[in-house]
Amino acid sequence: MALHRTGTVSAAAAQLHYGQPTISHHLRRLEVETGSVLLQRVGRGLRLTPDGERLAIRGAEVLALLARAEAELDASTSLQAGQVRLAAFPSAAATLVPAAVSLLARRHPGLGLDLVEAEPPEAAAMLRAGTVDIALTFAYPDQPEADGVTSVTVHEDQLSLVVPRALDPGDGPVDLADFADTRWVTGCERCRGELLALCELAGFTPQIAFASDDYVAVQSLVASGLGVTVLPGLALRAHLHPDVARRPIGGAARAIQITTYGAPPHPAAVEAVAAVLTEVSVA
Amino acid sequence: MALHRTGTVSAAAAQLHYGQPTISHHLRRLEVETGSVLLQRVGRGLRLTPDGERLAIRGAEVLALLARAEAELDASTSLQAGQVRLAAFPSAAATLVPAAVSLLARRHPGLGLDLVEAEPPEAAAMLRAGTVDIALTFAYPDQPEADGVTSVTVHEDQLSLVVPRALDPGDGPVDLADFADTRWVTGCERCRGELLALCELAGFTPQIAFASDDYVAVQSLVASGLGVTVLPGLALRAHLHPDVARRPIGGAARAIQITTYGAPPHPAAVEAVAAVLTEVSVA
DNA sequence: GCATAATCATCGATATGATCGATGTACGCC
DNA sequence: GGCGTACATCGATCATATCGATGATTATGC
Repeated sequence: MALHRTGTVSAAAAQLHYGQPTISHHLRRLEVETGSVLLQRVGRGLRLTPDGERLAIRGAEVLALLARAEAELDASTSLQAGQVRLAAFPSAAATLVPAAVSLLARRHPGLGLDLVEAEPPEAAAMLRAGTVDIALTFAYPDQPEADGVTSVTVHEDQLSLVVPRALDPGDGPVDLADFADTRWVTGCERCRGELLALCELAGFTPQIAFASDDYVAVQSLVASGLGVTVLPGLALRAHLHPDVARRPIGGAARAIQITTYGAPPHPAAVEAVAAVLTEVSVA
Repeated sequence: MALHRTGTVSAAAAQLHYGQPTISHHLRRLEVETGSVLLQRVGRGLRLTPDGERLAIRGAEVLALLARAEAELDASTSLQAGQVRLAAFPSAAATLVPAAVSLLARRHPGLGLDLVEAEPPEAAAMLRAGTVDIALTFAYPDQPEADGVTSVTVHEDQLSLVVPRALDPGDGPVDLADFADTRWVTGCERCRGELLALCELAGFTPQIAFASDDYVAVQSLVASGLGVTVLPGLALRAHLHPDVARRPIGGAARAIQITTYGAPPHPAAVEAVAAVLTEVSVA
C-alpha cells in the first residue's frame, strides 16, 4: 500500500519509518506467498502490476475495517457507546431502573440500556448464559446466595404490612399476631416463604387465600377486603392503592442486590451501569 | 475468533494447531493493545465480553475480506479472471485484434481485453505511463526502437502499391518509377517517410497531393483517380476498395511488433494476450 | 467431603523471522 | 563516460512467537 501511495520503495520505507531493505523484503515475501506477479522492475524503479494495485486497494479496505473495529472498541471503552443488558425484577424495573436510565442518559449519553424483566433465579441463569451483563436481584436474609454469581447489596428494602384502609392499625409497632385470624394474600413463591417465616415468628400460621407475584393485583385484592399481605418498599413505591394502608414491619427487609457473573474487571460500560444503579438505590 | 467459535482457550488452541499458552498469550496481548476488557474469567473457564464478541465478529469480516482478495489474485494468476489493456494501431485493431479476442475468449473465457487505438509512439507513451499493459506497434526497418519499451516482431507486413483499377500494372515486379509523374497520396506521418525512401530508391521524388492516416479515406482518394499510394498489408486486409488494384513491392515491409514495458516476468494474463496476438499474427 | 480432572496463567528456553547497516548492481542523467 | 539514484543482497542483531513444564483455581464424581 505504501508503494502504491508513494511510487518508490525508498519513499514507502521513509513513510513507514522503516529501512529500504525491509520494504524490499516484505514485497518479495508477499509475491512468494501469493504466488503472483505483483511488481515489475522498470528502469531503475519498481511498478505495481494491475494485480499488485488491486491487492493494494484490498489492503486499504482491510485497514479501514480494522480502524473501524478499533474505533468501535475505543468508543465503548470511553463509554461513548455500547449497550448494556440488564435484568431486573418487576418492582425494581418500575422504580430503580427508570431512575437509573435517566441518570445514565445524563452521564453517558452514548450508552444504551436493554431491560429484561426477570425474577432473581431467572436473572442468575441469564447471567450465566450470557444473555444479560448485569442484574438487579433481591434476597431474603436466610436465603443462600445463588451459585456462580456475585451479588452486592445496595439497599435494604423494608417490608410492610399492607391492609385495607378500614383495618389500619395506626402508628406504632406492628404486631402480625393481630392478623392471625385474617385471610392472607401472598406474592411470589420466594416471598411466600418469607411471609410464613414472619408469621411463625409472631406465633401463628397464616391462612393463604390467594397468591400472585403482581404487586398491583395483590393490592387490589387487599383493597377489596379479601385479606392482608406483606409487600416490600419498592413494590409500594411503584404503586400504592388508595384503599390500602401500609405499616413497616420492624426488622423485616429484603436485600436489593446488584448481581454480576464472572470475575472483575468488568467492562467499563457495565461498571458505569452498576454505579448509577447503586446511586439511585441508596437515595 | 477461535475462542468465540469454540468457547475455551484449549479448544481454540487445538483448532488452530497451537499450544494453549500461545492462545492465552495472544489474548492477553490483544487486551493490552486495545486497552479494552475483552475477556472475563468465569469459573474455571473464560468468556468473551460483549466487546470481545464484537471484536471477534469484526475479525471474521477482516478475514473474509482477505480471503476474497486472495481468491481474486488466484483467479487472476490462473487466468480465470483479469483485464488486460491493449493499445493497437488502427489497421491492427481492425484485423489482428478481433482475431486475437476471439481466440482469447475461447482459450481463457474469464480474461477480458480493453482495446485502445493508438499509433506506435503514443502506444509507447501509454505503456510508460501504465495506461496500458501491452501494445501492438509497427516499425519501419530504419526506425530506431522506442525508448524504454521492449518490442518483439511477430509479423512482416508487406507493403503494396495501390493504384486505381484502371492503372493496374498487372502481375510481375512493380517498378515505382513507372508512377514518377503520378500524384501521390500518403498515410500517416511515419508512413510518409517510408514512402519517400522507397521513391528515392526508385530514383524520383513523389509529388504528394494528399495525406491522411485513414486507410479507408486514402483508398477512396486513389479509387477516384486522385493519385496512387503505398499501403501495408494489414490496412488492405482490413479494407480493400473495389476500384483499386494492389501490387506487392518487393523488399518493402514494416515490422508488426508486440511491445511491452518493464522487465519480465510479466503477469500471466499479459503473457496470455501476447501469445494469442503472436498466433494470429503469424497465421 | 475429598480426590480428581479440567481449565487457564506463568515461566524459562528456543527458534523463527523482522529489521538494520553495509555493500553490490543496474539504470538514468548530465 | 562519470555520477547519483533506486533497488537487491548479505550478515548480524534483536524482538517475539511458540512450546513444554508447572502452578493456581474451579468444577465434578465417588
